[in-house]
Amino acid sequence: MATVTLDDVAKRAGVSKKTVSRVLNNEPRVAAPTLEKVKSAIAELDYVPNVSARKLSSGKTMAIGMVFGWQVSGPFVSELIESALQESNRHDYNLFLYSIANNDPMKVIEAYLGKQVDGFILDTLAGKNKELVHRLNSLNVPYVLIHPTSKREHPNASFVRINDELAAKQATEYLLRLGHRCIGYIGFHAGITVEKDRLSGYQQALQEAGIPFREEWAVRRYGTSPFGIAYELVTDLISHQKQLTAVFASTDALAMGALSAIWHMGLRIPDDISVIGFDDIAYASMTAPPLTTIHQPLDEIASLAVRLLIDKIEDPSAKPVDLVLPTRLVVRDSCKPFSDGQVK
Amino acid sequence: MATVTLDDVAKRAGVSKKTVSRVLNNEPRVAAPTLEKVKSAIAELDYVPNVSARKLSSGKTMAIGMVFGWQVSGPFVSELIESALQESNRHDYNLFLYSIANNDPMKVIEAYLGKQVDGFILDTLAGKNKELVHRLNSLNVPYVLIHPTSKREHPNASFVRINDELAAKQATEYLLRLGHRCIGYIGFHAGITVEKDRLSGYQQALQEAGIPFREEWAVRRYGTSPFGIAYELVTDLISHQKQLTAVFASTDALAMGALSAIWHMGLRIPDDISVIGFDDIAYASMTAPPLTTIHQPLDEIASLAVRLLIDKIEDPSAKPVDLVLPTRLVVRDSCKPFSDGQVK
DNA sequence: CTGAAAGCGCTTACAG
DNA sequence: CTGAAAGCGCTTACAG
Repeated sequence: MATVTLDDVAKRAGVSKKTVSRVLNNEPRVAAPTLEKVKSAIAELDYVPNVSARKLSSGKTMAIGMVFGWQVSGPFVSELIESALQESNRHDYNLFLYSIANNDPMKVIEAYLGKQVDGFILDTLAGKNKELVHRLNSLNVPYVLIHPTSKREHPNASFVRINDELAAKQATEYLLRLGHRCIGYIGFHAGITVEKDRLSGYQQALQEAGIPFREEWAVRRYGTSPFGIAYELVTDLISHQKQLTAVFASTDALAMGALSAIWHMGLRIPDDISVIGFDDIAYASMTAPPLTTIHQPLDEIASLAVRLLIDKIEDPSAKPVDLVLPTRLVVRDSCKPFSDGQVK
Repeated sequence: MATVTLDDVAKRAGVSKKTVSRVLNNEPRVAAPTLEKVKSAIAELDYVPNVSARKLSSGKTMAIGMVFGWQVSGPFVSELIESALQESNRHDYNLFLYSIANNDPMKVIEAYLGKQVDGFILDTLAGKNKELVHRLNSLNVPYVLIHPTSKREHPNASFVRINDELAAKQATEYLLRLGHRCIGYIGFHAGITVEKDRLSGYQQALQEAGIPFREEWAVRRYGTSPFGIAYELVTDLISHQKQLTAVFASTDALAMGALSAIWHMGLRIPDDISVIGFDDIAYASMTAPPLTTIHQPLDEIASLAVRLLIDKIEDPSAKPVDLVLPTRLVVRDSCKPFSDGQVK
């Protein structure tokens, strides 16, 4: 059980430590027979380099952090994590997860100062955390944002995102094409850009269709449980605004709450009310009925964010970019054409 | 941007490095005025210890790994991760995530040999990986299993689990109490203990109720998409076994697939068919209708597993334990009493 | 193509 | 209560 070190390998192979190090790091300029000797010594001893020693001496952390403003669980976030993890491993980087929901955001900064990680990926809410963002910028820490926030506050950061406004407009336009004219909107009221953009897309679509925007049809609330929020908002909305024949929920989680609330009221989807979501989380295809929604490429967003971050870490002169990935409408079974019978 | 080291702090405070180290590690035997001087030097310099240097010199990794046999995303797994992450941070440990779905299980062993982590938490599938388990045991690596697997293969590991057989029996008994006699079962066929236990619990409940077990009502299949599996199994089951008035799905994800399949067939839940799930994932309350299921305390399982693992790491003489946590039936809206009208 | 020395930034073990 | 020395296991920078 005694730890095998690089020194042991060097002795066994009859070479210097530096030569073993060269082999480990795939440096050129190692004679073929030497290479063989070292490789077999490594294999015989089951040698694996000490990661901490390596980090300390090289000054590289080979790790990045992913910071969430809220929980680290849930379908949306977990799809991002899965993809980011794979991409990080592909580059031999470690991925650390941080939630600043309950924790002090300074933990994140300490991870950087303590040389645990060389940069971060921030979600929308984390990107809104003034203290965190301010420290990140004053320390000149590389970071990438997934989902938009105000660019002014992130002059050196890259973005990997979708066009929420456009996508929300398309979702609404789909309902309009189905003949709906009385379309409700439910969303969060967290002051995050994503939410503003989606509401704005909804409004634009209505406007272009010549339908006046009605405040009382677009309800939003702050809260931590999308399901709970949606449930209450929709119950309230449907029971008071009887003209509504369709609802656009600004996230799939909200849409699921809407599905459930509507079910509880004894109404049928999509016969009585059409519901469209946004995000296309894995579970969107598993609801009853399966949810029509806007697909955003979460896996691609996460893997590109990782790649851009690593690029920036390895080449600090890399210029920030703003990647906008395409979304698409996914038609399933939660919407159907408006019919006169729907008017209650 | 020059890195602040312990040496800088020592100079500024006018003490030795060792004294600064003592302060950092909260060792006693530091005079109050000295303590103050060091603390203010740390604050003034914004000093954070280099994690790698600390790990290297102390020989402690202060990190654990969580190994999943399948993906790292999904509601079930992500709830475990969230809770494990919180508990790890509480102990100042880092948490690393590993999936051995596509990756070589040796990556996990290398993380240990490379002194990245001092131990692991394994899920059911990872606990079934012969190569991984063999290496873990021959290297005498501390690990904890969440969910049962054969204990013979894990003589030194602790378990944090539920009694799947008993809980599955209770789920089935609930359906029996509602008057159902023709109860189907859908599950995975992955050869994992959890799955065997749940089927067995179902069988026991039937047997005690004097109802013969019918092979054709208990369908299982191997696959990676619970939704897809459930959808096909249930569609097939319901269309061929018309006597069935209730279905027990061995996981909530399968139950969601069942809900969707039944919806697609134009049948109503629970009026035409009752469905009960297992796990009580976050989304179980968000389905339409909300799912009646067996709750298992995923957060507690994960946090206890972390605590047991850290105990074992810090005190290798700690004896393995087998913690069985209670489950409970959560009644929502996907089941209702059998009525004669259901016989088709 | 290969190596000896110094050093990364901490903690350990030993003194006093 | 405090400190000087050695060392953790690598890589870097410099030689040759």
